[in-house]
Amino acid sequence: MSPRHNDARQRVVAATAEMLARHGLNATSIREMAKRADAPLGSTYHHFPGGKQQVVVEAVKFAGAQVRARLEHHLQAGAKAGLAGFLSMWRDVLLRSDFRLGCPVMAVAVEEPIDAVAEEALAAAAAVFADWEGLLANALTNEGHEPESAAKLATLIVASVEGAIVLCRAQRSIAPFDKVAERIEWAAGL
Amino acid sequence: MSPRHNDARQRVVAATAEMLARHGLNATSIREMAKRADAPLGSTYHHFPGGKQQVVVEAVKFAGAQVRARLEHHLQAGAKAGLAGFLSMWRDVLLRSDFRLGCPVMAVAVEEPIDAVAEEALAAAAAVFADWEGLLANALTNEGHEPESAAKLATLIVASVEGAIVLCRAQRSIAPFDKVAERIEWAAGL
DNA sequence: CACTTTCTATGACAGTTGTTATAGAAAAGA
DNA sequence: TCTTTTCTATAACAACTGTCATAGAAAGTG
Repeated sequence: MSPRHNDARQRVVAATAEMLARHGLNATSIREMAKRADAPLGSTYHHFPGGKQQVVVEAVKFAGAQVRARLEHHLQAGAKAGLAGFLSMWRDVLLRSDFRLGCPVMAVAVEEPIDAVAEEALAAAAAVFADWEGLLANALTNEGHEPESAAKLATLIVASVEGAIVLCRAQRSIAPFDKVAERIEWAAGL
Repeated sequence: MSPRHNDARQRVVAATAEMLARHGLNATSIREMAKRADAPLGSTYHHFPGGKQQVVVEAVKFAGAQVRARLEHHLQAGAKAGLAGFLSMWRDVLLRSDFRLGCPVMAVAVEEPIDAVAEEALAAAAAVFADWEGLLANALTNEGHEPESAAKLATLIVASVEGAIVLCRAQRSIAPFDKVAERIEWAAGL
């Protein structure tokens, strides 16, 4: 049987996602992951034979799926509501963490290990971004946008939200996000 | 006298900026910095008594000033040309590094150290972002935009470029950047 | 020349990193 | 019950981290 439903295992994945979002890939150590998840360190390599790579990949996919679920939910009320939901989602992450939490997917995309390249983790991040873009683009197309125009707008949305997160964390203020959000919603209204 | 013009010192700062852009803050070690700069490791704490913090702060300011100089140059031909220059600048960084180099300023903004918070480095990053935004906003205002509208647009530009860099690195493709650039230039044309 | 300032080489420190091996506990199936 | 699978504790490894102290070289100044 595939691994039985194990709480500790899932807690490690979730804790890793949060560590990635806050401290980045290289500051996310297996020992800290386990500690923050209240999980036994001794069993880390039992649940994740692939080591840190595997945990990180699963954390990225986990975070991606979580965002996707909420985005899909908001999109049921239309593209405009979906965009608003996507924006307020990330806005809340910033505000609730006092601008200390960012995006775990971004974390693995901007930190290439010294010795090698984490191809698998990078591919997972790319897939997550593409997933979000696809959802948004699809909704915009259904709303009357030209398919290619919708795709470009969806990419702009994801990119500017990710960038806004960076600006807000640097500045410890929500102002950049709100400025970007207003301009984006205006652009999507066309 | 303030420190005499020292090649090795400046090379360390430049090498650090590149390491930040590629590997991130936590993977940027003093030993590697010195090695890549062909600088003596033994004198690192002589030139930078503040340790890694100081080197990182100087690297962020250095990268920020470099971008500023080029942006200012392009802006002499107007806001539209300045924007185009800013975009092609980052586009070249991505292409020339095969999508392995990002933005060193972003790196320090998204990696909070485990034990403490690098307030000084974060403040330097915030200042650099604000500097770029200010330059763009000012040029847009001179071109007829309302000041607050110009400020919002400038923030959107910086945010979406930073975000596009992330998407391109994840996807190892220039496509996200070009999509974002097209939409941004269109939005700025209004 | 001597003298002072600037710079560099070397080694050490305490701590952390990813990973593995070994041994044993807990749980599940018969 | 016995047996097998699943999980965990502990220790160790080599390599790396930021930082510091000590010693000496190099360079500039008188």
